[in-house]
Amino acid sequence: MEARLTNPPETNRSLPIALLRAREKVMGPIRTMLSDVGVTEQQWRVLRVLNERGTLDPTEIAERSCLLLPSLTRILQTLEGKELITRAPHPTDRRKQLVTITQAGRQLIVDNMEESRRLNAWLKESFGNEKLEQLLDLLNELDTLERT
Amino acid sequence: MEARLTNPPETNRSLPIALLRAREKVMGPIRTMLSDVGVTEQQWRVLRVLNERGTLDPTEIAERSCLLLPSLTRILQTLEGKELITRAPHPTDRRKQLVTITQAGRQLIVDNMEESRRLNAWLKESFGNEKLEQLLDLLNELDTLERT
DNA sequence: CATTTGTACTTAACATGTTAAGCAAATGCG
DNA sequence: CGCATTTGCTTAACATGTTAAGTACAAATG
Repeated sequence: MEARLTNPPETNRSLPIALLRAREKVMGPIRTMLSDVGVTEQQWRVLRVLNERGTLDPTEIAERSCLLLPSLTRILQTLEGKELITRAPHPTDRRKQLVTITQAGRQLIVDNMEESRRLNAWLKESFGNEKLEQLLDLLNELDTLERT
Repeated sequence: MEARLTNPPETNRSLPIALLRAREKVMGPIRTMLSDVGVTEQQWRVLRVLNERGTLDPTEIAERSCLLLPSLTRILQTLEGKELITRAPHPTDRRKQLVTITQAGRQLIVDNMEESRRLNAWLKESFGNEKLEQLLDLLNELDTLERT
């Protein structure tokens, strides 16, 4: 079993690729839903964060939506162009901005949240709620690892 | 780190984002390693598939390396330019190609496989081999789901 | 054999991922 | 205060993700 010193491990036991495939499985339907209303998966994440947390600065949006700042800069420009968010200067720190979701942005979330919940329900039913929770626990624990 | 404690549980319980974070955790060190030799994570995946399976056509490479064909087209052009692969016309079907890894490509894999194994060993040690296998099983099972 | 349909890429266009560099404002310090 | 450093965001450059359209060839059909 350990005679693989000259050959790399098979890709189906490769964690990076397994994570990629699982993510594609989960995100595929969501992307389809969102493309119908003209927003990407990342734009949707930003809008949801703003809807849940209220006005935020870009750095905090990036952290909460799991995006890097250069990507977020472009996304905020796009969302502003679509009038789904507004940007205002920070009152005391002129380096910062304050980003707020617009009414149209909130409406977009309302219009798609039901379908989003339906997809989540499908996942729970197909995969099993217990396994789903177990998977989330493992993923979250993995995320806490620190390389020594 | 206290920042984690301030995060709402909902982000930790979102499967797409949890998959994203876990993937970043695992891929970060690998990307660092690969950038030192001038190949990307995706190029590395293609080379490994070719090294494992031998000569393949682009469609099968795409399936096995989890890449879409348009991405793969560009990647193969890049890898050919770096002389890490060669492309030959299919003997009977002139629509197809046959892609083969070069000696330089194999050498690149050899040069990095030890470090790759070291990272995998770190993962097994930090996370636990049993949990790792359990996680892989769950991810692979998730990937088999079909939407009804 | 001619036409239609399908296959195997390829190209295009736009969005994001990723790293590095840039810039203005804020902060730390002598 | 004056200046180096840090912070917050932006831009740039290159690679990939994603969808749609295009092209050449093959296979199926009549």
